[in-house]
Amino acid sequence: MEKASATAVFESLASGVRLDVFRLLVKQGPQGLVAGEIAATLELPPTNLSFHLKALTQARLVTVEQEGRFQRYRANMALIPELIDYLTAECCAGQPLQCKELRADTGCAPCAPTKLVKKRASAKA
Amino acid sequence: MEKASATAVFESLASGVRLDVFRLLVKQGPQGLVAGEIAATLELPPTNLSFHLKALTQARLVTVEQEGRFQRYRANMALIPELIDYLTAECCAGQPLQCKELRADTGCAPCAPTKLVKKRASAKA
DNA sequence: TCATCATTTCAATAGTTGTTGTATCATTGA
DNA sequence: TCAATGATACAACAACTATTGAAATGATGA
Repeated sequence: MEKASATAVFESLASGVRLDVFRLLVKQGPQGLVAGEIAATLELPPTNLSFHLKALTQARLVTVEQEGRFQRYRANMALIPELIDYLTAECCAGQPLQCKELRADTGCAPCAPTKLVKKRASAKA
Repeated sequence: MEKASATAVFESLASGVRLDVFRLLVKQGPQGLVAGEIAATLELPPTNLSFHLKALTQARLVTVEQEGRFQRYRANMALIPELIDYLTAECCAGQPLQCKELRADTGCAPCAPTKLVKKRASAKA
């Protein structure tokens, strides 16, 4: 992931409305929701929701698929580990012992630098 | 984690400058850096860096410790899994099969709803 | 075709954020 | 004590973001 993508993602989630939308879609799972359902659930005016959905889509945090005259939105979970990977790249300058200590109880990311996502072993060199 | 904390964290990382600062501190490990070193590394005017460090500190993404007349900053790695936990709470309404599918290859968070942080008790089934 | 519905685009406005220089505070060493 | 240095607080301004209503777009079914 590049810096521009990462900041786009964080910018997206920096808004309470977009955070609510994203979490609602995560909760909903692969089924997703159409825009009107999101608007109804979160009690947002359609224009406002559309504004935020556009930002989320551009940041690739959600995907959108047309379904007749509806737009179905889904959370893009795959982006999250990419993000963590970017955040913690080269952690502790690649010194596992220090790294372990620093990460303490994170319980999430393994300590190897930039190797959080198994399939994308190509990230760094 | 509460919504206000989560948005504060995302707001913090939404700025390119703060993202650079945080990643630099992650890279630096437990040793951290004093403000002047950060400013020199990233070539930022002190006032500007101070502004961003304040935001990062308030969001709890970094810790600060006085060291004589220096301020030493360190990345707070423990916050990251909390964040992931918040983002993916109740994912797929707690239905593991769907959830697995949606998460695809995230490789990071176990699927159990809102239990990502606890000492990785069930090291990835 | 037309009316209807779901959603987005546009334009205006209020509020917020980032950057900078100057001034200030706090710690150090003489 | 003083001067020097590291860092932050303040004020001003430019740039950006969020919200809203009205208008436009695009799909559907009669």
